[in-house]
Amino acid sequence: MEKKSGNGNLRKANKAKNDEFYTQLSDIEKELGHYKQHFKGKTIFCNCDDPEESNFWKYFELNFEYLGIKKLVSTHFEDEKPSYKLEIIGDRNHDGKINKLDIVKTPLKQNGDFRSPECIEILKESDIVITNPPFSLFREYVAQLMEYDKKFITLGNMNAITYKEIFKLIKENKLWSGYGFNLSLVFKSPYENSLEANLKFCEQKGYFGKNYIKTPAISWFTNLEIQKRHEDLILYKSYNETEYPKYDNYDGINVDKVKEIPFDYCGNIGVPITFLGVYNPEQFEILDLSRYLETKGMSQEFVDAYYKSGQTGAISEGHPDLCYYDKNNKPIVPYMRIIIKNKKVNP
DNA sequence: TATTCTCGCCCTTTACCTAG
DNA sequence: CTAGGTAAAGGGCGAGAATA
Repeated sequence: MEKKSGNGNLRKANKAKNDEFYTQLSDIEKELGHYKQHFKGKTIFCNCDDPEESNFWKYFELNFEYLGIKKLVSTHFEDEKPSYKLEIIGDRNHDGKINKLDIVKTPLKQNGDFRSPECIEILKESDIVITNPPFSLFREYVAQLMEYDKKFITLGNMNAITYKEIFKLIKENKLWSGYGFNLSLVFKSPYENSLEANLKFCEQKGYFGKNYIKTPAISWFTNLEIQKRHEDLILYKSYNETEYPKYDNYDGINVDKVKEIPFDYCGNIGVPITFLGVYNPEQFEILDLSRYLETKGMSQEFVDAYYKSGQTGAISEGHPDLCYYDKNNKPIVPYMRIIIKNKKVNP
């Protein structure tokens, strides 16, 4: 079977250092509908935007009065020339409604990069920053939000969870998953989609044409209070040694599916990273990510058994990844795990 | 009514890339 | 060349539809 990666679309985007992906209005509505109470009287800044094209801008323009927004600002990015900003402050022409006529366009001296001093000045004046940033700059983007202590709602790749800096923020409860987590979203983009199955998916969603690209593993991230973050994950399985093997090189048990976290285990538990989508800090504590964990390292015995079983991963004695023997005694090196503890179980 | 099928959504992890 | 990092494809599953 053809096993060639279909990552062509993103690779192209990555090479061109130009991740222009326009989020669909329906996807924005689905997420932002959960944050209504946060917008009243606030200055909203979309700092990675093409306001002519952006549905973030459109969403807030359309809902300006309904949400009771104080001010809407958006900056546009140009590669190498001065750009501009758009603002809506209120019913400028006093015609009783907020619409295009109330938009004020002002030239910028710089190119509208979210890191430019000019944009940082606007950032300082803003309350909530909302956009779909270039994923290749996700780290920098979030770092800047933290530096200026801003509230935000942003899109990112689910795997950003595993970036060292981002994981640290998650652990410290300074950033969490929004409602939409691990989604496959269709974006409009300047890049041509050359993948047949991908195009088909877009068409099924009602987006026709080569400039629509389905991108999997997309998540919303925020530091605004949302109800979801306070809802307990309902647990229905009780702990037993067969189904939840202990790691061979670390004091903790392995869980392959988030829903199957045992409700009665008080020690350390390794879960897939999709756990973040249901994380409630009142229910669980996040301790670590397996990538950054100091395990005892794999034993020679485990490594031998692993290769004897026909597996071909690159491991050797002392390898730091988690490992265990499953119920059939097969040596397993699981994918990345978040190490958690159930706060509601007493030792 | 029982069984199979389909389709979409959710969840997991593997293949590729690059820096050292 | 290797190890670590990262991006998105693939697998699984369940609800509802279709079929026996």
